[in-house]
Amino acid sequence: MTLRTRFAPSPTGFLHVGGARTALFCYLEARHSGGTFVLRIEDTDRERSTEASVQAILDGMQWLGLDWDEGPIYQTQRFDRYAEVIEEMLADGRAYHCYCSRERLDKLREDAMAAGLKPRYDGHCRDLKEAPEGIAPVVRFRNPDEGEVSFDDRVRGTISISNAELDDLVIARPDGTPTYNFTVVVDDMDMNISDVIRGDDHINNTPRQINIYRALGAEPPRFAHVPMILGDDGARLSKRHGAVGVMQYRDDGYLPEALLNYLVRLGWSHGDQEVFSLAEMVELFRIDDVNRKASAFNTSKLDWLNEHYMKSLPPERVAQELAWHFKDQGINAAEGPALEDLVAVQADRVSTLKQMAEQSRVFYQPLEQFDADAAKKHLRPVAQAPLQALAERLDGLEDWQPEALDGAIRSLAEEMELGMGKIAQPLRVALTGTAVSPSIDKTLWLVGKEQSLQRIGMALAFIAERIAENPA
RNA sequence: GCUCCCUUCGUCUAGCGGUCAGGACGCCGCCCUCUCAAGGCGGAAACACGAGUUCGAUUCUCGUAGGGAGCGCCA
Repeated sequence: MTLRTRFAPSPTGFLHVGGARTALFCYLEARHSGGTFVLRIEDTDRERSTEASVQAILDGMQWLGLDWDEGPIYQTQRFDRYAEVIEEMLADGRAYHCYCSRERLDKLREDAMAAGLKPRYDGHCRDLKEAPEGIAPVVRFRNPDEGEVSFDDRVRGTISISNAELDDLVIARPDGTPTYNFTVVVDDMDMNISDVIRGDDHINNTPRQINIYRALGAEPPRFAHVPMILGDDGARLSKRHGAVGVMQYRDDGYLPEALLNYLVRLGWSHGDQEVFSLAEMVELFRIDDVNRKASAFNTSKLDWLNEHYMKSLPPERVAQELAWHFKDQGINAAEGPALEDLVAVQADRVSTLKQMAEQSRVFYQPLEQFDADAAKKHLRPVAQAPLQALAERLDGLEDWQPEALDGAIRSLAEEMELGMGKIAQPLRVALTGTAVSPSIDKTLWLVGKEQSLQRIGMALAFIAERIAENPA
């Protein structure tokens, strides 16, 4: 039998990093063995499910490149099937109608807690002779009273719980809509899911789900419960940790390659290897090797991976993602150097694509003015002669490439018996308005000949004005 | 309260009875250098605690402490 996994989010928000990692694990486990990866949308809670959330989840999956083979399958479109199964169970007593009021249930729970017991439904309606009038009943699954449920979790090992701890859970509401613990079982059974990989907040649900499988005469799948992801501070991930939605990472300037790599290493490892391409993940990842403990999300390590991928991925690939940020920041990429060239220069100077776009404005838009501090420090009278000489030399330079530009500046520095810094810094301020930029030859190259000469002219004018105001 | 689960540097992790407890991020120092980075080299930094088992425990067992999850007509 071929391996089949599924990712089954409920559309009540965006795709967060925990969900993304679960999806990645499901995807890898399926791809590793040539199996099938199914996407299912668990939208039975009509109050909280939204169309926008469905789209947000799909967008996140697509951006990460986690393509699925079947689906998306919507549970709301399978209500007939659930109703059919419930009828069958009702018919032979595997399930029964319960007319208990909320009040009675609440009291039951309070009393149990007060007595130091685990709250459980007491089976009051299990064998009712006749149905009370005028009450729309819920349907409860008749859980076994005896024995225990045990399963071998692929990450947690053997987990057992006594049936005495479990109670008869509600599988359908008064209006007939089914509930989660029931629909997952029917779906995973119908879709022949062989491996259920999900968050460990479901561990406690698993035994009761196994009981439903058995009641339905189906063999339960294998389970793998992956630990949750914590925020940087070790506390549960929440809004206040900033970027928790996958698409927020796109907006913040991360490459999907980096996020995927970061996520796969959270709770899983392969010796000392830190960098994994998707292909390597598919080859090496095994859900059985995943750790049991929750791990904290560490943004600085994600940054490091992002830097790594910006430097090592083909510039054309990085440029694709960078183009989105140019658009986002209102920079017209057609007004300056090719994005691949920009990436080649800027990749090892920033942590994110967002920063790369921000710090590259100067290569695509006119230079309005010099930064006051930088100009004060570097555009001084002493810089006049070197900049003047440089302007002339560059004007005559045909080959506007880094190597030739570097040669031109170095030879000039030598001739004028000046250190590189004496020329490069004033030039840098002239070209970019600031004291920080890529190496000077690359900066000239990206700014382009025409703009470079114009900006040096601006700087010379600035210095001239300064001299005029402050004659020695 | 009850049930289930977790515990190696600050963080992510390697380890599968005998290791100077390894790697990575971050941090610190040095080198390189036209700025800022990147890069190179080096450094500080961990087995939660207590009992067992054993010639020997980070590793196996049991407790303790701490943490998490669940106990819904939410998924």
